[in-house]
Amino acid sequence: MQPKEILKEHVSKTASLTDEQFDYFFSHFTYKTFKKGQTIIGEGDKVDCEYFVLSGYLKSFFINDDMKMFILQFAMPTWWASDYNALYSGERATISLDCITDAEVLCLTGHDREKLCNEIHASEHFFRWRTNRGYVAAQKRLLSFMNNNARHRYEELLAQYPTLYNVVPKQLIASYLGVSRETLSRLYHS
Amino acid sequence: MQPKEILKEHVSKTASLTDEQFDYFFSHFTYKTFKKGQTIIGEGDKVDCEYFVLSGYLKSFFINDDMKMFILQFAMPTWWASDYNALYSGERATISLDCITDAEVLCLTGHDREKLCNEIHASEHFFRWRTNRGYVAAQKRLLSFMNNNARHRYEELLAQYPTLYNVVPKQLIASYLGVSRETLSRLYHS
DNA sequence: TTTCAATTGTGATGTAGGTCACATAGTTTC
DNA sequence: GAAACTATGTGACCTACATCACAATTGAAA
Repeated sequence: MQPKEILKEHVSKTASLTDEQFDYFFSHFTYKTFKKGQTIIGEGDKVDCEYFVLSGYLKSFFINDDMKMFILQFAMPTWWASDYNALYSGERATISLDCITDAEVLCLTGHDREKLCNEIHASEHFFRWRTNRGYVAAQKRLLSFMNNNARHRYEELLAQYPTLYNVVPKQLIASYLGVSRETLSRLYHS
Repeated sequence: MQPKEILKEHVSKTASLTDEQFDYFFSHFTYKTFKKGQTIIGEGDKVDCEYFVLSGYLKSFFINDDMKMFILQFAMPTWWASDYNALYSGERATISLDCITDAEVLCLTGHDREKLCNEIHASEHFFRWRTNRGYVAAQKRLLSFMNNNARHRYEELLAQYPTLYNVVPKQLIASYLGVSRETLSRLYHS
């Protein structure tokens, strides 16, 4: 399937744009490819895009003072990723984004997103709903952190994204769950 | 200050509505008052409103199988609160909402929010930005959970919302931080 | 195929924070 | 103002998970 069709199918699930509107909408996106391990957003970068994943897996993550990594999100096809705090506030990136596998993405600048939201009411509707789902998901994950232990969170993650298990190194899954890789290893070997 | 002015000042920070548009916008809100301890949304309820706080403090929270409470959010004046998952999906409430102090709120039904978003582009813009900020805040809190210990999170919370310390029982602060009240007590007595 | 690096497994030990039990304040209620 | 709650403090002990050290395995490179 072509990038344009993938995005169109995705957007049309929450917003009704006419064909001409969608053509215009799509014209603001830039196609890019990245290799496994490549950095898309590095700490301290100026952030001016968000990324729609066409193929491959990305991760967005934070590195603390002890060089420990925490994964905020695995981004898979039809997911969006960026350092949204930096993108909206204009601050430098504290969240990094890189490629777990080779990946194809569509880039949209923050400027163009706002322009599209102004010009096409339906596109603002789309972005409102997208963020909405993200907000609800973040709240759920927060609750899961407070409520559940590591094993529970691990099972939850695999139930929700079975494909991750094969694609993503266990270390990264541990970083997502907020436990050490040793603990994760012990979890599923007992 | 009047409810209408409070909301107008709040909305105008992110969206430009004409006076007539705002009058129309405001006409969809219902003013309500609640007493300290009163439940606004209870577990299992049908959720059809979100609430804009004019005065007082609310808390949104989740109770797990062991009857342990986890606080998702303290809502203070000019904040919004609801069980957004339930409100958007139509499912029954899993998140409850009640009053820490006497409170005045403005209620907006989910139906009216969507109606307003359709009819007034600027109001969709407002709700997109509001949710945006919520999303970024939820992500930050998630990172803080993974990265910081209880003491650090406690200091972070007090630095951000100094007024909470006087208004909110320590038990609730513990529930927000995701620690036991005993642990919280030990934190600031040493 | 050999080599070197990255990933994963596993034991020993440390620690933050949980749980239980009970004491001590404060606050409503009658 | 006594009684009855509700919110807090504090000790003793427990548990999930972290950390460190090193072994084993897998994978990529040459």
